[in-house]
Amino acid sequence: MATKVNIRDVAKAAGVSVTTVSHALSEAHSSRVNARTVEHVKAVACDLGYAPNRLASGLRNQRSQILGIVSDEITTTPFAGAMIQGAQDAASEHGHLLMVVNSGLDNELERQEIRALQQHQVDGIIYARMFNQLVSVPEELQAVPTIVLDATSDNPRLSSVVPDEFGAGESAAELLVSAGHRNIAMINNEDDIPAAHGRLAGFQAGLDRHGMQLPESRLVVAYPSTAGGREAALELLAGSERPTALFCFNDQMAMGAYQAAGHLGLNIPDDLSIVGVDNLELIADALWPGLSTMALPHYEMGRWAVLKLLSELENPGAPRTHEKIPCPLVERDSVAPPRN
Amino acid sequence: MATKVNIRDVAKAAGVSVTTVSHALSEAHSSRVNARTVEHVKAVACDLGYAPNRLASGLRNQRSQILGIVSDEITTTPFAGAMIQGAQDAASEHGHLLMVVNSGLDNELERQEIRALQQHQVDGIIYARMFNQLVSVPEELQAVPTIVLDATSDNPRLSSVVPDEFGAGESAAELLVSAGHRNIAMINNEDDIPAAHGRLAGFQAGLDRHGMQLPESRLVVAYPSTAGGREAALELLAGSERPTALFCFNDQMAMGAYQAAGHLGLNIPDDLSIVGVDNLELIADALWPGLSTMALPHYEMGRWAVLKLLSELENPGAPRTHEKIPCPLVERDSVAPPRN
DNA sequence: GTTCCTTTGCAAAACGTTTTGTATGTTGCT
DNA sequence: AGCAACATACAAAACGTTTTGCAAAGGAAC
Repeated sequence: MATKVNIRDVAKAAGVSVTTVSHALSEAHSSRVNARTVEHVKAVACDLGYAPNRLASGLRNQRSQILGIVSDEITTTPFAGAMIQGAQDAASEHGHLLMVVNSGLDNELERQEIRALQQHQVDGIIYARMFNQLVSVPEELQAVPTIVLDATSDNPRLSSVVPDEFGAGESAAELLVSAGHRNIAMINNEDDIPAAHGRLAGFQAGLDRHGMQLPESRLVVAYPSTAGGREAALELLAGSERPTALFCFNDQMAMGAYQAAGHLGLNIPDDLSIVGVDNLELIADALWPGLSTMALPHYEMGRWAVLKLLSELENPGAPRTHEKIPCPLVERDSVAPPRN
Repeated sequence: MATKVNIRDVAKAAGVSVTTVSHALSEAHSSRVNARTVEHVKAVACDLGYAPNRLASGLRNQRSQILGIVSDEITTTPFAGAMIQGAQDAASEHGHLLMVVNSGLDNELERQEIRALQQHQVDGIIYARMFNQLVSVPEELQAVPTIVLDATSDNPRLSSVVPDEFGAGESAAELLVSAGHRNIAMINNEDDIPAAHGRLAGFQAGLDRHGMQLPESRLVVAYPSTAGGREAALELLAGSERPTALFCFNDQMAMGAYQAAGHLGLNIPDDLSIVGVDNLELIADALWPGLSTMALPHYEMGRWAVLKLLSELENPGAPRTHEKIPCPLVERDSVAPPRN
């Protein structure tokens, strides 16, 4: 029981050569051996509990069946789990395993980890970030097929996948307008990042389609935390012509808006409707009432990245693509028609 | 540039045999070769950008330098990140890589993933759960050194690590009592799990040490969500003799207690002090005022699991141990002396 | 009865390491 | 000078696969 059974043991037990065993189990080459023999070999292999050593086959085939995923700050954000799960599911469906490595913000460490992955002969690497940004990937990645996940590379020869930030903003506008709101404000992230620009542009476009616009006085930017959202909301809600609906850059800021509303004695959603982005279950579900929010498609992006990587491995000439994945609305109870 | 350089190339370029190269680079065996030669070989290897193929050395050494970690529900909880990070940091410090696999609740899939890990010849496996529980590990794990993480195995021959639930309860009691509270209540998880029992017992012990106790009327159990905490808190705070401090099973329930307090017009911390467990940054930091809470040591548990696994690999006879890691208090602003 | 396929199976080489055992010189000692 | 002891380097085997090329056996066609 203790010692592992290898292909030679199977061959001996089945009374054939290792070649035959290999062919019999190989699916692709099983035509080279008699159907009866195939059955027999399979039975014996199963009996013995044979499992091929993928180190050996990887060595022989120059194909480890391992994908690396390098990410930053897996700890501080709850998004990592979904991305990894999506990647892992896709990998597993195609007989691959995932090696995860996260190096925080230490660049030198990151390169070291990447080299470690390469030593293990990973077939490809997914370079993941925890929020949509422009990155320049470490040069060691030039030696390996690479996909950029939740970021865009300055090197256009790397395929990448990001959330459709613009679409998220658009849908949020659509939701609020169609609920009847005419007096709408937005609390945006003060950072100069694609998510901030994209969501704002989409939101404006969505309003514009209904002949509305976002006056400057209705747009406040802040640090993207609960406290930031709270302060911004207090500012917006203090004015005389109080907005009846708020689109917040993310769920944490939306939570801050809830706090501001509570502080001012405003009822959500009757006095104030709120929409967030992220669909952080921990927050959106916990708020009272539940927060309607645009879900960031981390799971799907993880899947997409692996699928794309595998397809580029299969066919190295495949064109590189840059995908935007839609952010579906998750409706809870924070949006209602304006009081009137 | 495209093609990989192997040990043979280095040997050729350095004008020595592969044996010599191997020994020269091996640290342990470098005494078998002239110091000058070692330098020369190293220089040539570096020049050529040589990186050893760990598939090959794993095959030869019967040691892949890969650890597997199988977990459940990495998606739905934000704890996974910290555990994986801890495990990965420790692994990386010792020249190992981590293969992550998560199978949700699908048992059959889980076994399949474990077999996949075994085919890749992982040196050991960490069987992780997302909350402290009693598990019986899949039988395929008997073939591989295994550590149980954030759970206890029914098989005592498997080392395991869990949070010190009892200590967390105790510290919470200590904190509230020493702030001057005498009228304290607890909202516990209704589930029959070690965390619920441990935290309650520890809390009682902590009160007991100061000659206090937790009357039955001051203990409410509920579903461990924000809504559950909210309902429970409303119930506790409705009574005439209102408690001045609340110990909540976790941060989500604590958030519910905040909502209840807000609803009743109670000020935190002046009218009501609250302590949680988990230190979910996303919640504890976002609440207003910040929530003081006992941190669950996921990062440390992940580290411990890998370190222990490596030590058992090094020395297979090492005694199995069952570790409890302390839950440090993270102070924010939700605890104050009782009014008056 | 010879030739020529086809089917079925096997031996051997290769993937890139590590390690054991051995060969060659070199030094030190008597 | 002779011999042991040592320092240094190498050849070869092994880890467990996969695949190429070849051999043997069995039929079919002439």
